Amino acid sequence: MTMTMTMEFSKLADVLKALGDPTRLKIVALLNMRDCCVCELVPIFGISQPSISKHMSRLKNVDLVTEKRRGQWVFYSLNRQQFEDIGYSLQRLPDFSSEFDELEKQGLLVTCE
Amino acid sequence: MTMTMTMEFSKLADVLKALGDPTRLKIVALLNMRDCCVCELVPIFGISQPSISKHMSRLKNVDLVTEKRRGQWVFYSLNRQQFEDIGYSLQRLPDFSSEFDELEKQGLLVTCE
DNA sequence: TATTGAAATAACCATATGGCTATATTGGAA
DNA sequence: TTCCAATATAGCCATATGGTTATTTCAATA
Repeated sequence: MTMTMTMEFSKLADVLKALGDPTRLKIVALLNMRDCCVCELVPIFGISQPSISKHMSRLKNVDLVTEKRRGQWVFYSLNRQQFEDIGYSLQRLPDFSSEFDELEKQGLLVTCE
Repeated sequence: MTMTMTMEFSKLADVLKALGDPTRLKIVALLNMRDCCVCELVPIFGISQPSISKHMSRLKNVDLVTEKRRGQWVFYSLNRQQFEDIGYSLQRLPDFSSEFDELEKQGLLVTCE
């Protein structure tokens, strides 16, 4: 029915809109390399912890990431199936490695365990 | 350099954000079937002509569509290369055909030439 | 239990977005 | 040229968004 199709387009639009932010896109690129927790992301992006939390919540709400608590940390992982489902190829993400190296030089790449 | 990577992520985010709207996503699904002009889209979506124009302008600005004037009409086509470049598969778009049929029954599928 | 540290939530603010109406602009036909 | 139809642009408004600081929640530890 028409309503059903509308729902599908509108759901897909929500997922794509969640991807349509440079910070969240870089978070996705990072998670494509390894799982991360919020406290690792804060120094990398230089924005506040609540901002990062909101971004993660947004990604989680459209099933692009999953979370797993380990002690006091919450680790986020990509839900690669959802990327498949929406037809988006993670392989076409801009290369994050040079930016990654730069962050490492500045000592901003902290690991939490 | 870091700046260059930032630009790339930010550009990709702009394209995904342009896709992240249900109306524009359905326009893309329509254009995936055949080229359309603005006056065909207005009755289909039931929003004003300037709204449709703004959506098309948004899609054009991120190179997702191209326009070609034919007489007083402006026809829009998908730029399939751009979809490839951003890693988005048009084949995963929700099926528009049942919605398409519904519109046809209601006499909303006008062609302009 | 009390404290500490990580993450989430609340409340706020400036800007972006998607709709609208009114007004250009553009091209074809009288 | 004059008029009309199709688009685009301008300007307005309500809501969404992405940041902030302050506060709460939750788990580990002293």
